[in-house]
Amino acid sequence: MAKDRKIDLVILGLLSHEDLTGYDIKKRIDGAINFFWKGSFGSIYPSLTAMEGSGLVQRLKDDSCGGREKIRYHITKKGIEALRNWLKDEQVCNDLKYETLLKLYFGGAEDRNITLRNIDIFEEKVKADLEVLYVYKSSLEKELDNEDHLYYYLTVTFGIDTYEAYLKWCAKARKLLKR
Amino acid sequence: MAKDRKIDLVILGLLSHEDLTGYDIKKRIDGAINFFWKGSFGSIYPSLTAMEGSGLVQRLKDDSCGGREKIRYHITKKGIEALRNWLKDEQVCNDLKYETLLKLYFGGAEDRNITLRNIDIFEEKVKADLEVLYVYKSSLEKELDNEDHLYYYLTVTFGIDTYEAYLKWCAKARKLLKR
DNA sequence: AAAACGATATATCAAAATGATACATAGAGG
DNA sequence: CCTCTATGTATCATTTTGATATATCGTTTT
Repeated sequence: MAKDRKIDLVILGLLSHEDLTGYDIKKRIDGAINFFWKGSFGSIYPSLTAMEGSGLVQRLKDDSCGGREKIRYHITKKGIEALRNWLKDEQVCNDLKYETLLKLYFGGAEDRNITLRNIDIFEEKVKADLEVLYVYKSSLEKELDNEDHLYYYLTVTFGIDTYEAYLKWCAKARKLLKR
Repeated sequence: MAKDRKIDLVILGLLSHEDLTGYDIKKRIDGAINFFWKGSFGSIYPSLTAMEGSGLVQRLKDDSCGGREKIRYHITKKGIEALRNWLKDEQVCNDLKYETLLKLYFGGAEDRNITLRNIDIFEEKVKADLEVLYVYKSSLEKELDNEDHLYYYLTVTFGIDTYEAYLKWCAKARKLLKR
């Protein structure tokens, strides 16, 4: 199978803004990006090693003065090129796994109250996430003239719009199930 | 790491309605379920073998009269129990990977027209999927008194509601990017 | 009648991702 | 001084993907 490590593009995208260590990258992914992409150390470190080998990123000299090792990576011209080619590639794969919907779909195997409870659990999580997204939004919309902030803003409003649709659906579903 | 094969639950859910072969299971997953869960042969066959070993499913006698081998599986009492325990488990993991949003987030690395094109591609796919969902919906709402159909209907309306929210967002995003 | 083709059916493999764990240092608070 | 949390790199078993191999069946084309 051909090379298809999606995590590479996440890392290249992050490195296109600033030099980062593997640990930094993990923190970035666990932040705002976490709403639409995940990544673990188990994929980040091997990806960095592989991309160094193929010349997409380069290891910077250890600038830490203490004893703790710290490997900062810098994106190369070739890395920028790979990132831009991916952006231009018209094939996209949006891979969604909603365990909530899976449980809903097979809800008939249990009592209806279990399904109602699962909808409650989903709703709670959505509401909590929405609070975070609202904070991101009001922070970002202050500086939409910044190109990057505009893109971040759009991903946030995508989240808000879909999460608000989730909440409306929850209310409708509950009503139908309680009839 | 503890046992955590999510594909097991998909298979158990499907087998709780009817006896199926691995190939049948793949077809079911590629149908309506595909909107919220995916599964490949490479996970289905090993899962069936493992679940037979742990007594969650059992292999039925080969009822095919010809020479082609065909292995039908039946869910056991233990399997039903596992399915119901999963439904009652309050921990859910909705794992969403939107490559579209990833490209949007890193859009600054390329021309703005690339981002606009990527939004168009996303919108086309969403519209096509919505057509399918509308057909499912009108077919299912004729018999909502059937318990199972009610659950299927709810997963379909979830899809419709979120996909319609996607479309509204596309329009807004385009407007903002073209300003 | 033969050939070609697509659907049916099981199975395996390399590559990728997850989630956990291991190990070690730095800094802050009690 | 000790404990706890954050920082930092790395690896491992397990799971999943997507591709490929192999073979039969039924239908359509030549």
